[in-house]
Amino acid sequence: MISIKDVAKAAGVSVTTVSHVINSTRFVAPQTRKKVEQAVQDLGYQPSSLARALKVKSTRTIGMLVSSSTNPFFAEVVRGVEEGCFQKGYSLILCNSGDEHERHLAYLKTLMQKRIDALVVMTTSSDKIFYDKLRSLDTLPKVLLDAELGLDACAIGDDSILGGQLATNHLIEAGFKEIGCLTGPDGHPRSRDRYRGFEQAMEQSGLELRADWVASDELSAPGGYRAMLKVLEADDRPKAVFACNDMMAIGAYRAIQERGLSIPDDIAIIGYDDLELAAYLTPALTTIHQPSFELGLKAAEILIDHLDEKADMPDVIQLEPGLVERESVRRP
Amino acid sequence: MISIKDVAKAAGVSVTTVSHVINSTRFVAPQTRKKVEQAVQDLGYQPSSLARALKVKSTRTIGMLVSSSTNPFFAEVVRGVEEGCFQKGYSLILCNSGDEHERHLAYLKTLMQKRIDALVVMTTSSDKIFYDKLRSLDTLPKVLLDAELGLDACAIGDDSILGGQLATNHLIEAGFKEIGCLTGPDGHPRSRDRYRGFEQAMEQSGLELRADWVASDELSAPGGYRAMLKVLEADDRPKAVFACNDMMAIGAYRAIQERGLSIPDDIAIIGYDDLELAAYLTPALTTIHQPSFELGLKAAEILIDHLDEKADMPDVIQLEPGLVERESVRRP
DNA sequence: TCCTAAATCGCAATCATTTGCCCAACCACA
DNA sequence: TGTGGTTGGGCAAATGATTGCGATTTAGGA
Repeated sequence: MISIKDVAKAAGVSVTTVSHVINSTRFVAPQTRKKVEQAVQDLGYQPSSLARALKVKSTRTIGMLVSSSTNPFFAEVVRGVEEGCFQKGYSLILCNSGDEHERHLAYLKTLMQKRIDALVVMTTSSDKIFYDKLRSLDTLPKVLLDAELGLDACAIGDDSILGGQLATNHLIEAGFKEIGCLTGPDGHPRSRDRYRGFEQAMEQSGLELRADWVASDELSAPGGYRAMLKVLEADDRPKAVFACNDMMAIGAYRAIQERGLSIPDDIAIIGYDDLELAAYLTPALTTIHQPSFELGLKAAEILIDHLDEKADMPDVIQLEPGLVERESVRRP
Repeated sequence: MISIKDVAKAAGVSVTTVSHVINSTRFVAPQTRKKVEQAVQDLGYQPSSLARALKVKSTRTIGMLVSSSTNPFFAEVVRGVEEGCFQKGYSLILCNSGDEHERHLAYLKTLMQKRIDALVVMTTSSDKIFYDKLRSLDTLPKVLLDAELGLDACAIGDDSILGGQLATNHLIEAGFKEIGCLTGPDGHPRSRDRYRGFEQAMEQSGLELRADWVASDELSAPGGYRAMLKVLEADDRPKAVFACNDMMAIGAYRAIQERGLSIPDDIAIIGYDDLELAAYLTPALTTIHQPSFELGLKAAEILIDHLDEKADMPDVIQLEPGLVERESVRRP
């Protein structure tokens, strides 16, 4: 690999000067500048971010810890983060933890060794040790996405309680009274909030909340399939169900249609996330929109503004969830 | 940030010794080792990968250039690459190019400056300048996924021609004679191969290939939707269609069902990729399985074996596509 | 008592940059 | 001929590791 010294030699100047023309960090006479630029061209020189980072103590890379980037919602968030990074000249190191304890810790360690400038975390787990470790990294700017609040880090997410209410109220306003819910695993803060919103909305309308009409499972298509099957076992079945995310809704579609039932005539269903996919299902999925891409983008921007402009980081940013009506719920 | 010097001082030894106990690269007396380990513990020392990389000329990170990690198929491949990296202690820098020329080049530059050890590329574009640049990086180990062969780099992918034949023959064996095809954009090598497979299979069976029954668009749900709409405009419509990937198939589902037609009774449909999702559609999608995760995993393994064990890289690896029958095609 | 080898560890150069400080040359002015 | 300011650019330390040579100590043998 050719270094700044080679360029200096080729241009007949000192490395100092080369450094200064590359970073335009002080005046250099036009002729010398030309010579240097020429040499850079000729040699195909690429400055080493490593050496630079060592000196300036900033790698211009941020790390991202995700449960599983394979979930379409997460994938869109990751894209947002990456977009934000790109725009500001940062790079993104992606880490899929699969929500495994060991991996969380292992990744955190290598990210620290790689001297990332900031961290964004989007995991569904609430692993105590991991969060303690996270907290102990007090100098590292970080934002938590889609996670528990209350850590001393910036948290960005939509108002899931509100979102849950929105979804449920939409069902209620459409005239449904017998409503079920498909929630995520117990530990997951988001789906818990959505479920709370569901409970509150039901209560406010004085509707009965039947335990055998709510089931919890993974926030995935298989999970939604299993959960829906469970509530379909009830003697009488609900006329509408709120799935805590779109992937679960897709699984639920399958379970319902497999039974020969029709959506929305036999069972209406509303999802959460508004994946791109949602509009292409049959029937098109009515759901709560979450600005996934913007969420990731925002996270990156906050972090980088903090790093580059010393802007201070907000404690928590709540995005507003919004209903998007399509075909999977209709006035009965 | 605390450095090796601090540890050395705290332990009362030289940095040399600290380095040696950390990397276990030469014998150190048990007592001294203890002291050092204690100091490392007490100070919470994390060696700087930067400084290390500068010296040993290896960052243990690989770069990945993707068109769009938001496409579920790509997302699964990315996960595979990331998994392979993790297992061998490498990190992954993820770059979404969106297939934009500028971004390709910009990313390539920063990846080089970050001194990645290897590169994996999975873009659908066939941008000449970009590929030239790629070729000029002759010392950088790289693998091309889902891409054109013929560059002097390792290429991994399934045998898409065979896959296309498989899909088409399945339709033919099921008794269909009037078959359409939804292909990707012209430049895309994979979907072109799949289409070739389609053509060959049709020809071998002496079936007519109707131009108004094939449409090309983006390899996404919206793309599939539009393409399907286009072939539905024909006076008589095909009885079966082969979609060049599952996302297109999903879009096609929508278009067909919107028309009030039934799958597979009015139109049978077969996809390509075998996304996790495919099994949860209604009807469940018959498709060609592509080992996405394994593909990414393989890419990482080849690269890392080459780096760590000096294993040499194969020119091309063809994975075998396989039919997976579900419900979207049935004997008419 | 010496000598030699084994056992343990340290010195200092090196990797590719950045940057505070200083220096040389030149010009203008008194 | 000094003096002083301006311009343009170089020296060398510092960043945090690794590693080729040695150096020092200790034990065992002659």
